[in-house]
Amino acid sequence: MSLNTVIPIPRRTLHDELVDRLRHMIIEGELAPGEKLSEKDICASFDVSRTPLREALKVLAKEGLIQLIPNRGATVAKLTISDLEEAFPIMGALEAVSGELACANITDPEISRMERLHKDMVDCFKARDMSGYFQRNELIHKLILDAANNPTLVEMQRSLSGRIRRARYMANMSDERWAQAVAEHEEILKATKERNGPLLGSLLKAHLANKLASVRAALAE
Amino acid sequence: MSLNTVIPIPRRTLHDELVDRLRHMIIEGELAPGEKLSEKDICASFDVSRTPLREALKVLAKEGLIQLIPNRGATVAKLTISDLEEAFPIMGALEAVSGELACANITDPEISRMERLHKDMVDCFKARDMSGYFQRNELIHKLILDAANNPTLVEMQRSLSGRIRRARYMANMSDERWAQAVAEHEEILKATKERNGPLLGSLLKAHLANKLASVRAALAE
DNA sequence: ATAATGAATATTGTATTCAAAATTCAAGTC
DNA sequence: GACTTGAATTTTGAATACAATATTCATTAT
Repeated sequence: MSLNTVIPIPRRTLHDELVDRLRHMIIEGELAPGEKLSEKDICASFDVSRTPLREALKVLAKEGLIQLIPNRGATVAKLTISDLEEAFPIMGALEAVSGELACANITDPEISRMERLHKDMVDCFKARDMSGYFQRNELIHKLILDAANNPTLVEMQRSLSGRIRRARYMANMSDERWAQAVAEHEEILKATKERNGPLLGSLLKAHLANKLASVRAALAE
Repeated sequence: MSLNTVIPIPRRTLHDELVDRLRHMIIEGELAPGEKLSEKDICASFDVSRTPLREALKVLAKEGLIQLIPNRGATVAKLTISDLEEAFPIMGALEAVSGELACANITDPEISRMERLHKDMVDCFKARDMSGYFQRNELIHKLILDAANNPTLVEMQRSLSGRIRRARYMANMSDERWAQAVAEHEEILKATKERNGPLLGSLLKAHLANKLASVRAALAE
């Protein structure tokens, strides 16, 4: 083993670690929306002092996952319908650029990988394996995003989707909508293979708009 | 004076104040890109302890204005050409959505205000008053953004433009480009008055793409 | 003279302490 | 009994103290 290939000993700061763990807990719903985050309690459970915790809370507040009110502490951000209505057009816009940029940069191997993922995803749909479907779905969108080759875009997309990811259980997808989503993905794959940026961009944008419409409809009941 | 209309006594926390001041100093170039930010020195000049400062630094890092390396402190983020190339397409996408949304929501008084600002801006152009021009220009874009009625969008736009605002002195606008920008703004005003969302969106996007092209050209020299 | 080593120093990361504000709660008033 | 009022408690904000890491610099060996 050469010294060049040695992996540095991973050492993280407590505040970084806290950001990751708390973010995960919020996105996975372990910390409920609206829940009060007592500094004392969190410090006790993680066995850290308030200093690194408070630094972590500032970061999470910037990501929109918690709300900080001066002298009154932190609460997990609530996710209202209007939050979703705000976020979706922005997500759509970001997806649209990522699609346009991706077409300019995507490699043949990446397209092959996308085809494989797409096939798997369709199989999951046919087998009504929702969890497997979501997994492939996310990977496809991630692949497009990465192909766009724009770290800032990745970061913004990650931050925004983190906020609204918690909504994924708010409305169950209808079978009809599911089929529609799969059909849209066929188009998305096709546009990618043709490297048609503007088309892919508008497809992704429409895809997301439809998703919002279905969430809205499901919530209206 | 009724008790309902009383404005609360403004009390800010030190870290919030520090975020604002440091952000301002970075954007205005008082803190140079790449400059090392010594905690000790900053604490001394603001006469605060390291605790609120460190909280502020975490926030500024999230905004992309500084770079934090564990155990090695903070430096003012450098602004490379590739940062601009990354940021501009995203800015364009955000402008495009804000244009679309604005058309759906903008009121007649707001349009009147936009017309006035536009007129002033053209006058500044004719008088070759660059600073006055920029000021009106920013107000027009801010007006569109506010009319979109989407706080999340405002926040993201603000954060992203903060990063690249420092570049405004990197390349001086050519007279030709300036005239072109004014012409584009005529179209933008027109589309707004017609409340043609998709058109306004694409105009704003193109406007920004042209801006990047001119910056890129100026820097190539 | 240059490079390597380790002690001295400085800087960052974390914990603790102190101060200020908000919350709780019991006593008192209507 | 419901509503104030203010003391006691809790919680948050900021400063200080301590620990760990990085940097500097003088010493030593080559």
